[in-house]
Amino acid sequence: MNVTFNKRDPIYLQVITHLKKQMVSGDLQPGEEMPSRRQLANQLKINPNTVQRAYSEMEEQRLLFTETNRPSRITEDPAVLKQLKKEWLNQAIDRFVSAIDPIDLSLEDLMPMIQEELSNRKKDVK
Amino acid sequence: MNVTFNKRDPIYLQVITHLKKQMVSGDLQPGEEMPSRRQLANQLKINPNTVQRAYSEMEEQRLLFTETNRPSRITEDPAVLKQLKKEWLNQAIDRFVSAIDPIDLSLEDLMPMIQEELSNRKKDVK
DNA sequence: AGAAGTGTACTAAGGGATTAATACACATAA
DNA sequence: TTATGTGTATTAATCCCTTAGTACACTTCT
Repeated sequence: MNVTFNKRDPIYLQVITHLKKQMVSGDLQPGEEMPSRRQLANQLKINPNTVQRAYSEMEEQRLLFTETNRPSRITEDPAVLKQLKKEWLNQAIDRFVSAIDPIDLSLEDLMPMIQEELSNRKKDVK
Repeated sequence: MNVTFNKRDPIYLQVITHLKKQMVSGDLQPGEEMPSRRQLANQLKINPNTVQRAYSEMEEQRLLFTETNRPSRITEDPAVLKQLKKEWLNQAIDRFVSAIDPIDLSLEDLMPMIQEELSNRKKDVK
């Protein structure tokens, strides 16, 4: 778990976003055990209460579940995961469309730029 | 000037984003006179200082310029405007690519969804 | 049994950013 | 001149997030 936090947004929200992203990609699998609050806090150099804030909000959204005094785990409910992926996709598209709306370029003009950026990513990852 | 503010991000940043967007689209033309701090504040039901904060930051970025005790105006420097458009576009693409990265769909699969969302926009606007 | 590690809960304090209130100098127009 | 409207500057107040320190019950493992 590697994250670089920006100073603008609340850390607990950035943690949530990062975890959601990993759930969408499949890096985090259903039923998988999460690091404990204290572990993750230590790893990210943040306060355990901040992790607690992130985890508990994700519990409310059913993305995580916790059995008493056991580390939280990723939801095993397919419907919840499906809904998460759906929302993630919708948000990506909504924001993109809203952003390019004022630009005087057609989607066709944009395609190659997106393609290039996508291939740049893959290079960096490997 | 119609904006709905979210509660999370600072208002002055949302104002800046909105004004930049209008500059990118051409709704705001070079040399055009902006509403005064007080006028805009009144119109948006926010504090004049918040508008001042937005305007002065845009001045630092050369997007606006102000002659003493006169309403600010849109930059007339083509290079500045061009740079703005470039950054706006890059940001849109970066964010989009980052968002769809974890999704298990190809860009080709996404295209029709984007197209549909784009046409929905046009309908709502007219 | 004992120790270490869980999640959970509560309170307190601070820190930084944002918003708000006010005042001032100057330009413009009536 | 007078009044109104500019931008600008300074100060105060407010809000939310973060950090910090404890405490407690329970599970797991040694």
